[in-house]
Amino acid sequence: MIALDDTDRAILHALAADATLGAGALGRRFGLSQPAAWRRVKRLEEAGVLAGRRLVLDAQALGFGVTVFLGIKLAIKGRISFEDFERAVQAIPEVQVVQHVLGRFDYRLKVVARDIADFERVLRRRIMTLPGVGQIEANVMLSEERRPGPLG
Amino acid sequence: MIALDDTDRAILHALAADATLGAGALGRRFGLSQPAAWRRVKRLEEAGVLAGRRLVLDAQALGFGVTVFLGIKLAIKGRISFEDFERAVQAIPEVQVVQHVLGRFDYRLKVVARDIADFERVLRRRIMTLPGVGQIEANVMLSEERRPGPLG
DNA sequence: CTTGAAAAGAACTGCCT
DNA sequence: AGGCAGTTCTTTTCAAG
Repeated sequence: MIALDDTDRAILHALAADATLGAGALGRRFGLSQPAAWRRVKRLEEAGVLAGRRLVLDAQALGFGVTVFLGIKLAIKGRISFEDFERAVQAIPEVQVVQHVLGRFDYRLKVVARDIADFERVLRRRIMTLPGVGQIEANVMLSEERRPGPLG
Repeated sequence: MIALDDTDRAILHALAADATLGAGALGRRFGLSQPAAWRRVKRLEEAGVLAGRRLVLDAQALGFGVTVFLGIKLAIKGRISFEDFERAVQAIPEVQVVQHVLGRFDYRLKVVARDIADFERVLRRRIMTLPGVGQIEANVMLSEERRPGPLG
């Protein structure tokens, strides 16, 4: 865990909005020289706070208009069940996120499909046939908004 | 909606793993010249498929060790209820993602907190006081894995 | 689609305050 | 910590085949 000052937070905030900003642009924005801004970004990367940069793909533009969140409860629990489930779920390309959780469910999956008919196919042929699956609950996503989150 | 060939998919796949790759590196990897790879990336951006690049922040390294998913059902429904809820939830910095969903819940929230005690504070003072909140269900995240997802 | 070239900018280094 | 100067690499945009 690293100590962040206001400038670090400002840099993270700016990068959270646009990860393509370089050290020069950041420096100009916050009154630092290019090397100074660069050193701060590098320090944040090395501290592990800035863990990387990920693509934002528009599923809609790719033809995947349906996003569904699934809560899954395993029928049988135990180390083997979790490992079997996790291995099998990785083979389903429509599953974008696998979250191991504690609570009423054991796993939460974010699944994309071309349309509802396509989602039904994925659900019946891929999800419901996963090893150890017990109860399944679905929430269809209407819209999503991301926020920067607390920064230290 | 745009037509993607195998090379486009390969580029998106490589960028999904590491969004910092430039046109030069992509070209070398897939047997294209640097300008050819650059034009493809630009085309994907202009088509809206490649919607941007986002930071990956390590909440753990920032001191936020607890991530909880909340399913929230509103007690009262209607246009005003949704607008009120969405406006109020935006003011909570610990809420990183707000998903409007269809199903047993109306909203799903991804919430980060420093620890369980901090989460209890957020839940009781911020979440449970949101306008119109009915039923709340929580799942504590143990681990998360992201996968590239289907690319066309 | 390619190559080549040129301009601009970004990344990185070393030294100094 | 920050700045300045300088080198090197990449990106971006040409022109031409």
